[in-house]
Amino acid sequence: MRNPWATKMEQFTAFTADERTRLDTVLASRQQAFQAQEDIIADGAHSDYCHVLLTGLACRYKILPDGERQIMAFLVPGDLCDAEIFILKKMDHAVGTLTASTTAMIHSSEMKMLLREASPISEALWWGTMTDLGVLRERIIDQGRRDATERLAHLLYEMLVRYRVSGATETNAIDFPITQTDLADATGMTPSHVNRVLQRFREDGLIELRSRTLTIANPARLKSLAQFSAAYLHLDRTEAKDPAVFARAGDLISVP
Amino acid sequence: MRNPWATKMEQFTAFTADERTRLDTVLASRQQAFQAQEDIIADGAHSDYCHVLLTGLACRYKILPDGERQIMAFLVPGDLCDAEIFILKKMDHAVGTLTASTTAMIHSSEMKMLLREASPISEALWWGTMTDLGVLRERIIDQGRRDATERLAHLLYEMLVRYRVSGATETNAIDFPITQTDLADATGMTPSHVNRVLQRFREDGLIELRSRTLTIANPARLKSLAQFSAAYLHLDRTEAKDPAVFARAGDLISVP
DNA sequence: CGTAACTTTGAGACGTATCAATTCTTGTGG
DNA sequence: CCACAAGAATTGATACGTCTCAAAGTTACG
Repeated sequence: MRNPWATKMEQFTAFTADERTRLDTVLASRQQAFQAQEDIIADGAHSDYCHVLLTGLACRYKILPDGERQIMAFLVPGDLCDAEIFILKKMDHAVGTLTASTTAMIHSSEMKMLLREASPISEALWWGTMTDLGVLRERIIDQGRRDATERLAHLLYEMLVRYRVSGATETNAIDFPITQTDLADATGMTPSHVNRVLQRFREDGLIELRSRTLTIANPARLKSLAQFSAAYLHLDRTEAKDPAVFARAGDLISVP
Repeated sequence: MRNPWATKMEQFTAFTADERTRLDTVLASRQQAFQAQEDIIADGAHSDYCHVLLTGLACRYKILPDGERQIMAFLVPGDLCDAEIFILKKMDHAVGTLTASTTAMIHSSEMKMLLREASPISEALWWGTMTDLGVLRERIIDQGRRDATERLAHLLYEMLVRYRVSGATETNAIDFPITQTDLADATGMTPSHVNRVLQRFREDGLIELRSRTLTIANPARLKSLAQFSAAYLHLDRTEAKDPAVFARAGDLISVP
């Protein structure tokens, strides 16, 4: 079985064969399939299981009192959907799919065991949580101090990096089922304005985007336009140029 | 010794006398004093110690390439400044003081021990981390889907709640050394505009703000203006109306 | 008691929202 | 395999929130 969760964590640390087996076992025990636009876990819900996204694309979001939706993060295979549920009484936001997806379910008790061991696995779980914090902080910077163009550029570039890291692509093209309305809800923009900015990107030869495929035609210029620096992703082994890992995303995150 | 860290975590769980003693010991072993406008830990730095803010006021921030500053969070006594440092190679942002402050230093090895125990302390540490994630997500909602007025109202109200929870005040007045420039850097606004919005708040009788003291004159209206809901703070014991704890902040966070 | 930091005020410019209408895609059932 | 429906992308004209930049007040503090 492909194990994107282990693959993701291996950005941070190397696992022994035993540890990989352990992670494979944990993921295999119980899985769940979702259609597009379905909640993996609803706002305010509780569950005894954490979900790891195995395939598909999901997002964290919240519906505000006035009906508007704010997307706080996109989730790609290997991401933990609701790590907090093992410790908190209920979710303070929802996680929903954008496309048909599958998840692996991990029981809270199993999760607590993994976290309490003095092992690379528990360290990798902490790393994942700390990285999530970094990603959220970067999004705050996006929305506080970058204009619409920079925000969108940053989001597109980050998605490419994360797809590369997760092994979902080896080129500069990614499957991109995210609609312009989704992008608007994630960046705090209007769908119309998202559209106009994307068109400018196309005119300027930065990207191609059609039929659910996004191609970053000029990664270097998009990166500098976005003021992108990969530090907040804490891809330690990639930065250290671990051969197996660096090959996947090194060209995108190199420090200028 | 006053232990705001333990006080904060007791929002989530009750500690035995032994556990309180343990936390007191951890905090007492090594402390550090800072002046106003000084970095507790710099962007890109590494340290073998985590810092817990004991007194004063600090913020997480990042300086962008163009020199602008984005404040991502304010830290009050009891908050962990740099939990990530025990696992990550370096900080992806800085933590600096706004006023003269003191911190307690916790060695990485001690931190790892606390986290690995099957104890209320390790659960409370996870709770703190998960709550930080929630606060950051709320800030993303602020900046993505709320206008300047709502953003500022939300920030002021949240500060009042956090001061109450930490035991720093029992009224609707708090010490508020945060300048309008700081508020601008935190909310993604211009200092001029912060000023104009604050004046409106004063005219409308929502707040009083002078000589470093903020008084929320009309908490109920400010709360509804901000669309504030305390769910993201996960104050479990407060919601459960634990008498000792609920008394401190219950009136501010009650569900409408 | 002077000076630096902070707050306040003003007028004009600009980015982005609004809202409505149109065109293009995509998936689906006949 | 085509036609249609539903969703998604595109376009346009106007309105509004917030920024910009500059200058004048005010406050705090050594």
